[in-house]
Amino acid sequence: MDARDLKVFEAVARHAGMNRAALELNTVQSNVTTRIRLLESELGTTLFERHTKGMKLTPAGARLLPHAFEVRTALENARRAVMDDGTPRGPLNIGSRKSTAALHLTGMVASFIEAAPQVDISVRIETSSVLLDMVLERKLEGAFVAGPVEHPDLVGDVIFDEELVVLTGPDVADLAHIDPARAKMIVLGKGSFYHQHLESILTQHGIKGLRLLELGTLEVIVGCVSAGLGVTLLPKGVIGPLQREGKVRAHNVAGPDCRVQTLFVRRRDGFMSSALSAFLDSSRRYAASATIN
Amino acid sequence: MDARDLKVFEAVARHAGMNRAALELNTVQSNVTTRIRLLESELGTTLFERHTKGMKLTPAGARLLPHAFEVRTALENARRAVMDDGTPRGPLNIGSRKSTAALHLTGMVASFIEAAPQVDISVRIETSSVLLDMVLERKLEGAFVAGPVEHPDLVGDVIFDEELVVLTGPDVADLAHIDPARAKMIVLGKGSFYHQHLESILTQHGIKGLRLLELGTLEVIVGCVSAGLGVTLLPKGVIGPLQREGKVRAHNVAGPDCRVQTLFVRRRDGFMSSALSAFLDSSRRYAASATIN
DNA sequence: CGCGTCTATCTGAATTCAAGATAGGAATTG
DNA sequence: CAATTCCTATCTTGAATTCAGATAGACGCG
Repeated sequence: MDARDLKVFEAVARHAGMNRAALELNTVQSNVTTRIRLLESELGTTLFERHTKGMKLTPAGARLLPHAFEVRTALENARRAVMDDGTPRGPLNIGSRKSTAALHLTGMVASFIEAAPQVDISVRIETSSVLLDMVLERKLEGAFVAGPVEHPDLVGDVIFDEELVVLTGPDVADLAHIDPARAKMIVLGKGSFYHQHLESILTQHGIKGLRLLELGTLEVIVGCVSAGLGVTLLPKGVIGPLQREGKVRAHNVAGPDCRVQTLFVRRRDGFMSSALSAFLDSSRRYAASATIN
Repeated sequence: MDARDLKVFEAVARHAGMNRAALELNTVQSNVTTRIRLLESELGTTLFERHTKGMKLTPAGARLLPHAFEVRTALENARRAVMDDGTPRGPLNIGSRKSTAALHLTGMVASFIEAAPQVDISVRIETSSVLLDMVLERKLEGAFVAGPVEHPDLVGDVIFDEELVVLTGPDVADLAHIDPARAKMIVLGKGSFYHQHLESILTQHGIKGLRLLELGTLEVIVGCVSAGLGVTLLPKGVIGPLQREGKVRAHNVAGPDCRVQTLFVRRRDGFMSSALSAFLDSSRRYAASATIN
C-alpha cells in the first residue's frame, strides 16, 4: 500500500467511478482499474462494489477512506516541514469572529506584520461556528472564536480573557435608569455572543424589550452609546480612555456573563508553520500588553 | 514524495549511512543513493550532509524525520482499519500498574475475554511512568495509570474514581491507636501511589516512622492487616465483604489524598482497534458495576 | 601508501507503469 | 427487441522506472 494508491483510491471513492477518477488523475480508466485491483489484492479485501453505474464503497473501503485522507495530510505536512526553515514566510490563513476583529485584530496584525514581514496574512471574518467548521476542514489554519470549545480534533489557546462591562451614555448613573422604550441594544452583529450576553444581562436587571441596533464598526457603536442612543457590552480593557474622557459610563456586571474568553483554535493534527507559531506568539504578547484587567 | 521514499529516508537517517540502510531495506547501496538524491531534488533541499563516515541529517532532514514517522504510522493505521471489520480480534497489548492489576484486572479481563473471545490480550505490569513511555513509543496500545495525566499526545479516560480507606486490624477503633513501633505500612510496591498516599495520610494523623512491609498480592496484604500486623490503603469499593466479615476495619480518609483516579491512557493518534474499543467498553462496564461508591 | 569504508555514477536487465484498443455487462431508449 | 450509452475488466505494446551489480572517487587510519 502506497500513498499514490491511496490517492487513486480516494479519487475513485469521491467520484464513485473509475472514469471520472481517471479524468481527475490525468490518466486513463484502465490504469485506475488496475491500481484499485492491485490495492484490493494486496489488502485481501474488496474496497468497492462494482455496479453498472459506477463504484460504491464496501464497508472495508469506507473504513479505509478517512485514513487515506490522513496519509495525504501527513505527506503534505512533511513537505511543509521541510520547506519551513523557521523564519515565518508564505501564506497564513486565519479567521476571526467579528467582535474580536473589531476589538483587537488591528493591533494584533500590526504587531505581527512588524515581527514577520514576509508572511502574507489573510483574515476571514465569520461567526464562530462557521470558523470552527472551516478550521476542521483545513480551510483555515486557525481562528479566533468565543470559548469554550470542546472538540477532539481541535486545540484551543486562550488569548483573551476579558471582563465585560455594560456601556451607557455618561448621564446614566445606574442600569435601572435605562428607558426600555427609547434605549436600544447596540451590537456588532445580531445573534452574536455580545448580543446574547447583553440581552441576558439586561434581563437579569429587569430590563426587557429593548430594540436592536446593529452597527458595523466599534467607533460608531461607541459614538451612539455616548450620544445616549442605547447600551452596549464591551470588554473593560478596551474602553479605558473613553471612560476617562467622560464620553461613556461603564457598569460592572456580575454572574456568569461577566467574562468572555477568546480562543485561538486550530486542528490538533494541523501543521504548525513558523508563520502560525509566530502569529500565536505575537498575539499572546499583544493580548498580555493590551488587556490590562 | 512518496511513502516508500520516506521509508528509505528514515532508514538512512536511523543508520546514518546508506550501506547500512540498504542492508535493512534488502537492496543495494546505489539504489538508496539514487532515491535519496531524487527525494532531495524533488524537495529542493539537501537532507543529509555527506561525510566520509556516513550521513548526517541537515536541519531540513531533521524537520522531515518525525513526519516520515507519522506517514508510516498513518499507513499502518490505514491497513489495520481495513483489516478490522468491527469484531474484536487479534492481539491487544496493554499495560497496567500493579495496584490496578491486583484490584481490578482479573475482573476486567474475565469480563472482556467473555465478550471478545477472539482477542489475544497481553498485559504488561509496570509503574505508571514506564507505562506512559511505552504508550508514547507505541509499544502498548493503552495502559491503566494513576491520574491525572497531561500530555498533548495522550488521551486518557477515567475508568475508576475510587474513595480510599485505611485498613487496619478489626480491633483498631481509631487510627490514633496505631502503635508506630509495631505496626507496618503494608503495600504492594515501595514508592507506589498507595505507599506515598498512605504515608501522607498517616503523617496527617500524627503517625510517623512506620516501617514498610512490601507484599506481592492483595490477599496476603489483607491477611496481614487482618492479623494486626499493620495498616494498608485500599479503595473502599473492594473491601466490602472483608469488612462485613469483621476481618478488617476501614477508616475513612479526608483531604486531597482521599480519592484515586485510574485512567486508561492511549496515544491520541493511535489506532483504535475493535479489540481496544471493546476492551474500553468492557472495562467501563466492569468499573460501573464493581465500584459501588 | 595500501586498506577499509563510505558515497556517487553508470549500465543493462527486469519490472512496472501508461495509454490505447477491445470486450462485456447492465440499464435506457426508440 | 435491437441500438445506444455508460460503466468496468482485460490485453497489448511501448515507455518509464527501478533494480542489482560494477566501478570510481573521497577520506581517514595505521
